[in-house]
Amino acid sequence: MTDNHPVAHILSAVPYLAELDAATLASIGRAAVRQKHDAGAMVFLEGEPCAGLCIVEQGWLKAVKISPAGREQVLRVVGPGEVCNEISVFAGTPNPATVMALEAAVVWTIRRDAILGLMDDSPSLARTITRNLAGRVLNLLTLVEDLSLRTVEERLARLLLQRADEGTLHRRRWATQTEMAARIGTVPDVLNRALRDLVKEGLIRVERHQIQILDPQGLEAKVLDKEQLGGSVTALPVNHHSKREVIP
Amino acid sequence: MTDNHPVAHILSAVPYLAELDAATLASIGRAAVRQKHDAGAMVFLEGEPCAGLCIVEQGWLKAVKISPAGREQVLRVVGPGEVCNEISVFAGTPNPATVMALEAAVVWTIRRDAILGLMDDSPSLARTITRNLAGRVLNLLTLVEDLSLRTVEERLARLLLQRADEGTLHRRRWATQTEMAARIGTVPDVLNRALRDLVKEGLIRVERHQIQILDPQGLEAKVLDKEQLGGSVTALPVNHHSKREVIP
DNA sequence: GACCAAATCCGACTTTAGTCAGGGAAACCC
DNA sequence: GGGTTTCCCTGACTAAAGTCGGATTTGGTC
Repeated sequence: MTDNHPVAHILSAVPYLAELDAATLASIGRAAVRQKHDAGAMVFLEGEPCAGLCIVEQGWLKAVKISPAGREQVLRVVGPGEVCNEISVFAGTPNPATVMALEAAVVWTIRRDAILGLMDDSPSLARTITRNLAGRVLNLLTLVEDLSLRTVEERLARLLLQRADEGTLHRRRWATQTEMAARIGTVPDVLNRALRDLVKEGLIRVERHQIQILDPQGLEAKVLDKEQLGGSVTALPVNHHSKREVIP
Repeated sequence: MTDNHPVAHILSAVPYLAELDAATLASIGRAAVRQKHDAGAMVFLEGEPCAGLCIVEQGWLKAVKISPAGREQVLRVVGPGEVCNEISVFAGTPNPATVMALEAAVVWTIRRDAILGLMDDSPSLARTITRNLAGRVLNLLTLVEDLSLRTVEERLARLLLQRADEGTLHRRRWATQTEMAARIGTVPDVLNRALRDLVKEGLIRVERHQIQILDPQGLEAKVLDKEQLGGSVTALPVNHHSKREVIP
């Protein structure tokens, strides 16, 4: 009976938990709570105590930081089968960011201690978790790189190339220009300008529910290209001196 | 004999490995290589294959992203007893960033498979690792927030408050204005201007090897304060509708 | 002490990003 | 189907960040 537990069926489709056997999944199911959220609803609020690990069954969420002035930076977008709120679970801190539903969504929340306990018993789960966390760091590293070292136009070009599927980027209902702007760290007006510029150059075509990439090479060129021609790496005093010695 | 292995003694002082017993530490020691690096030397290069987990015995390192134009963004600064290069180890990817020695440094490198193997056997090590990774994410989240939502002056004020010890921030030899600028995501000239402005307002005093904070409240005010007076959170359609149901 | 390289400092200028005010077009809801 | 809301679009303006040339100081070396 535990085997075809209705929750277990859903959880088994989550890559994050793929390593676990049916019995364990069922036990997770017993530690889980199901919740529905309407579009725009707050799922977690920054600063509130950790509610547990969150698994998305249906719909899409976004994790954001919000400035006092009301501007927001999207940190990530989370879809079906993905896991969210890991940080407060594993760091043992309050929620580090606010999570909202981009559309009507169904999520499962698993108590923190249940996950930590399972991790102790399952090395493979532990590996999955560390791999997932390291992946989160990788994403944030490129976000930092983008925000710090690239212009809005470059970030936009990268976003388009990265998320396009065979030359077209399909936009979900909630993927408005406002959302895209918050994604690459700017405001709607500026994003719109950047889009128009790319259209004017003939690199893309913007339609109602999708964006066509007409000239992938042209877009890529926007991203790379900016290097100094001289190739003189930088003004750094690069000493490559390093001595290796076996332990004494 | 394994107990007072010279490496084990050093490793036991690393919080990251504190959970492990002496025998395990000695076995790590056998999987480790010691290296010295001069100031300015490259320790890891972005894009190169993972060299293993890195533990700093002496000196300071920095992890940076470098733009094609040569501008750099500091991701973190790593000191004695701290661990570095975790991401490539646990994500199984090439180095995601370049790591350089800020001053002459001594580091130990532990083979990737050795760490992963240990993690399988030690739940407490696994927890330490996940906690550490989650901490890395937290740091990056605030960096993203800073870069995206705050001005240079606000970031500087935060850096000063955060790193000051009883009203004074002691600067190491390598903590030049160029380094501080790369830390908060700007260029030396702009940082210098921001510093001068704070001095002009009487909030800080810049001396040779330290920075005095004269008016902590004034600095804090720089950081918060920027909210709209109205208090009307944002223009978001905040529906708090969410239904909770126990599993069927 | 004299020199050299690096770090700091400074003002003027350019570029980029953000803001504002408004008009028009879909999509959505009775 | 009519009205309303939300997007989308657009140009002109403002503010912030970055760039440049060069003066000045400092630390370290011989």
